[in-house]
Amino acid sequence: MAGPLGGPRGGPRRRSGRRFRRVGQTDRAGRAGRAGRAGRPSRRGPLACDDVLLRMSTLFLRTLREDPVEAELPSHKLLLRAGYVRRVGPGIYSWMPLGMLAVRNVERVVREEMAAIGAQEVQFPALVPREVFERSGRWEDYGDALFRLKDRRDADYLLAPTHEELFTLLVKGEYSSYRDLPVSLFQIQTKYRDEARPRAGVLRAREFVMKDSYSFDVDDAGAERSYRAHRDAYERIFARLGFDYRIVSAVSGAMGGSASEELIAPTPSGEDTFVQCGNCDYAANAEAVEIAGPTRAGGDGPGPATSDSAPGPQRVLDTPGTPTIATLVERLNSMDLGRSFGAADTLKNLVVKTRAPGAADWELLVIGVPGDRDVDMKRVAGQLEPTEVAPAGPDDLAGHPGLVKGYIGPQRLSELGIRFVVDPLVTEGSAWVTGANEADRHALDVVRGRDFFPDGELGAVEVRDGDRCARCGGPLQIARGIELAHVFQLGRKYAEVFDLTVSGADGRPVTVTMGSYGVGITRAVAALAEQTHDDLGLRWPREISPADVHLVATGKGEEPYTAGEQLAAELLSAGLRVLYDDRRGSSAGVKFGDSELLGVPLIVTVGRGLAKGVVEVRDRWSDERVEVPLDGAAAEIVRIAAGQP
RNA sequence: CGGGGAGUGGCGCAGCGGUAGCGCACCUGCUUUGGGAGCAGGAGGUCGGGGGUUCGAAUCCCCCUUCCCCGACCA
Repeated sequence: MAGPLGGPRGGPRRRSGRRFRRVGQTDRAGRAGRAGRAGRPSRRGPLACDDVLLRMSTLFLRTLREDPVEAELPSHKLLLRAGYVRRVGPGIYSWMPLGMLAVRNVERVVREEMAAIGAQEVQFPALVPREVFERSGRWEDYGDALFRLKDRRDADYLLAPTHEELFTLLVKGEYSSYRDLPVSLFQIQTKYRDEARPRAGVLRAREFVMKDSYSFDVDDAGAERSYRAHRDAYERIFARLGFDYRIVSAVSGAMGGSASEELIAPTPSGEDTFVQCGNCDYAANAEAVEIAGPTRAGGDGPGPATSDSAPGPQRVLDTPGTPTIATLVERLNSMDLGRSFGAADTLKNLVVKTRAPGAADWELLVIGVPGDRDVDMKRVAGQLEPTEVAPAGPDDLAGHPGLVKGYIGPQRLSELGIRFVVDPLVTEGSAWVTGANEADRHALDVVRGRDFFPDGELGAVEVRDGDRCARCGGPLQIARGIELAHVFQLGRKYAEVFDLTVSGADGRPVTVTMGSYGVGITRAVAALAEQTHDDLGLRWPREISPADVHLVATGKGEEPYTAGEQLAAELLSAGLRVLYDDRRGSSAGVKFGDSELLGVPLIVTVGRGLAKGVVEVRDRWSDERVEVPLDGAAAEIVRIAAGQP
């Protein structure tokens, strides 16, 4: 497969014997092996169609002039129009040849970087017997998002949404000594999730390709090294693919575990909300964000409703018909109390119920937040994990006459034996208007630390643009993005469930600690399209592009085609991947339009310039065009291509 | 699951009681060849499904179903 430019096949040097491979050594050998002779990434992968000339005349491709109605996002429209994907059903897509090349390129980069940290590839079935998931509890826990099916004997199966169980079982079956560890395994496979609402084409599909890896270590220090190695590898992967990405703190969600970060591609159309500090480098998923307490009193900025003067004694007011913050504020302002009130002056108390793992019963929990704020249930759930949280319904409140919906206050909660926490925005000493725990009455000047004493603080408030960074106090900015990858320390959850232990140095069993690291492969293609497209079409960085050069032959007679044919051959033998538009029946306009749509980073036109003995070379990124003599064009094009991202 | 919208050739759409049409794409021929060509000819549709009303239904009524968008949800 190696071409003139490729040199030896990229990838890590093979070493004999597992014991020499160490996760965590991001060895230079692996990285160096990746580079081709010209200092460019090697394009010689076993899966890339590097050595064949892609001819538009025979390529299985039909571009669309109009946007399909099903598509909303630019990436979705363009991938359809450019003939990269076709929709088969909701959240189910076929990949056509050009799309496949892009997918394979992402996979190749991922494989190279995984190999570079010593991770080894495996393959698992997508079809998994129920028992496997029953043991981890996920047959139930995964809910409706799990595709379930039956075989002819009526036995239950599922289409795996991810493979923690199988990775764990596989290692358990093979390894039994601490000497075997660490080890990192990965797969690149199709996964299935019955999303409630698939959308945005391939970005959020029900069947998609994902690279998933798991690390297995004897101790936390090892787990930390494995985590670091994967995190570093991911940075290299997304940098090579040409992404603009951020690393943000995350909650590990249903997987459990501790350290957790996401790699996010910022884009306005992304469906993940994250937060970044305008001052320091703090960034977090909106659900995992930490917000500093308020730095000043009063006002409508982030801060409590404390008035500047010391609050007076608590007073109970008749406030009939004010079960909501809006109605309460209106009523207060019409009561001639000598001051005006805003939503931020009220304390809103939300009742939820929680259930500790293994517990049979739900327990009530009241969360107090400033009245102008909403509670972010995901954020709450993330902090309470693994305890479950759910909104309390009327049935849950039934046995508690002290909790009057719309008029709940924290004053008597401890007497009632109900747990109460506040958001840190409700500071010690701050005064609030809040429910009086009887219908149609509220209490004024209710002071934390005097009139009520929360059992603790819990960051519960929905983050808002301008909230203060918990690290440096700088202003937080909210942005949208697409989740590209997630790295987290799984800990011992699956190892315990499946009893994955190895003998320690002292001969006693040690439970293995795991890390989990995912990359959305097919999603990455769409996410990159979303980030890099322009008005004319797709625009790929070289690593992911189906070709290095899009060669267009156009003009009268045979000359452009014979010259094009020869140039294509030269470029190919110079090690470039060439998409050659040799269609005779298509007009120049069609060919140019397609060349812009398809997104290959370099467009070379063999046409009217032939009269002067030149071809036009156009950079799809900068739109810069230069004429180069046909004689020696291949070498010049190689040179230009090498300078591209 | 809640709200909104839509199912008519491959794609985008019109038609809204009287024998199914347009643009793009496709096929044949001639012309054309640096910005989505021209002329001529052609192929392709159980109008999402079922039931009803009617002399007659893509069109009106009922039921079902699918898809798209927003929200809820989502390693």
